[in-house]
Amino acid sequence: MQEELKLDADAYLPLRDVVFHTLRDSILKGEMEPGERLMEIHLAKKLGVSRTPIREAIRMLEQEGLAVIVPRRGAQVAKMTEKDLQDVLEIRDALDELAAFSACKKITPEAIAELRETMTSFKEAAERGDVREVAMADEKFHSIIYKAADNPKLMVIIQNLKEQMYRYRYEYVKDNANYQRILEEHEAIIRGFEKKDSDYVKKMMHAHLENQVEAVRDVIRHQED
Amino acid sequence: MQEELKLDADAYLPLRDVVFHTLRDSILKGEMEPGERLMEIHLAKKLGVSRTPIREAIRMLEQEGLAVIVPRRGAQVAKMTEKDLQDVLEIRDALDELAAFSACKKITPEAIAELRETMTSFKEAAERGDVREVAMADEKFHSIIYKAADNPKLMVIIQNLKEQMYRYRYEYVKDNANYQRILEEHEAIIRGFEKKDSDYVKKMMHAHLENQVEAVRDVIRHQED
DNA sequence: AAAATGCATTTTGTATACAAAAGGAGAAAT
DNA sequence: ATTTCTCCTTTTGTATACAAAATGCATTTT
Repeated sequence: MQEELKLDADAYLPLRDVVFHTLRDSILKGEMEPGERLMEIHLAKKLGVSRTPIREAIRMLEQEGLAVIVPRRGAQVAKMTEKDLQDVLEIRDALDELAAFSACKKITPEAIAELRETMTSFKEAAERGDVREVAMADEKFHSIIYKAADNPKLMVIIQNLKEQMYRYRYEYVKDNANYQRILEEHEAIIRGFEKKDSDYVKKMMHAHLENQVEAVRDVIRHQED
Repeated sequence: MQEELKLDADAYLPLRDVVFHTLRDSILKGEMEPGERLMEIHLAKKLGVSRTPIREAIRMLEQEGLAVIVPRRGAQVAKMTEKDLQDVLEIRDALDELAAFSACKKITPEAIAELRETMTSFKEAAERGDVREVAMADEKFHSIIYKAADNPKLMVIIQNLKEQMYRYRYEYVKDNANYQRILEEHEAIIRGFEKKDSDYVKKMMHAHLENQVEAVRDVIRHQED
């Protein structure tokens, strides 16, 4: 009558998803350059699968904005101009404000405590100079807010927008000159949540992103194609 | 030395795109019900193509949020709960505000004139009782604003969000009780553009969507699955 | 030398084949 | 009567084959 099955069932992922994640990571990490061609047979050989899952993964990448497909000519890693980046950031700004606003109304004391914890992680990682860890803590901070906003579709869209500028944003977090400021901004946002002052939170969130905007803009201006 | 070629070149579309548009239209028009299965061989036979383009089109539909894929079990037309709809509308609201705000700064007198023209079309179609035409005029009105905002990525996202609630929105436009109000709201928005009062435009845009929200919510509440 | 042409190669688009998993109907067991 | 099991059918996942288009390069033409 027992069921010891079910344990690690669902260890299955279609190859298209494996390929999709692999390529996505490569692109986001910058291992594949913007403009680089995504050739099916080449990728198929490299990843040891047939063209079918590659093709499907590329379609998925296209819809995420990470690849651009020209019929009969194949796909390439999406390039981003400064204007593109600006457009994305404008949208992120609007949606981050929405997320902050919604979160402010719905956030629980537990979630606020979690926010404080990530700030500790952030500080510690910053002192150790662990860039990867710092980035993760920052990521965590924001994802707690998005989760508190309780709007899954919003989360997906924001996630998607983040991905489109991930390469550039990474440079920002790497620069420890920004750590102190980021911490202060996070602190301010938390205070806003505690006071349930949604206008204040919106304003802080906006300022928080604004600083990234400047830094990221520098980065992209340097590596302009 | 002349080139009379080039005329209607590019009449080519990959089958996956044809299939994608076909299925998308069916879904948006409500010919395919939410929850209805998207079976590859069945669709392939019906549309007279092989499974490959069908599969790719389904991947595209998934990323648009119009289909949901469960591995090893296939795809179905996405269902929408009232909560889902509310979430989408919340996002649309934020992005419409952004669009209105950006457009207010950048819109040209020509575009404003175009807005007025669509209002005339709207009125005429409304008097004739031509629902289809009314919907198109309303569509046009908003797309002029989106275009004026000069942010292609924003346009894509909004378009996508609209698609997700198209089925429900249609019912709204069909109800001519709303025509007068829609016209007044459009009028107000135009005045805001003329005065370059972006705060006012934002507010009007918000109110404009809010009315749809109510109506659409009624619709979905009736056909709850 | 520059432009146009033709050909070979590469690459994508589409169809099809085969394997593996899921789903369902009916028989067998409790 | 309900559950379990088995087998068959349906459907998806993946690989591969073939056709058609694009690309690059050498050759020809002007």
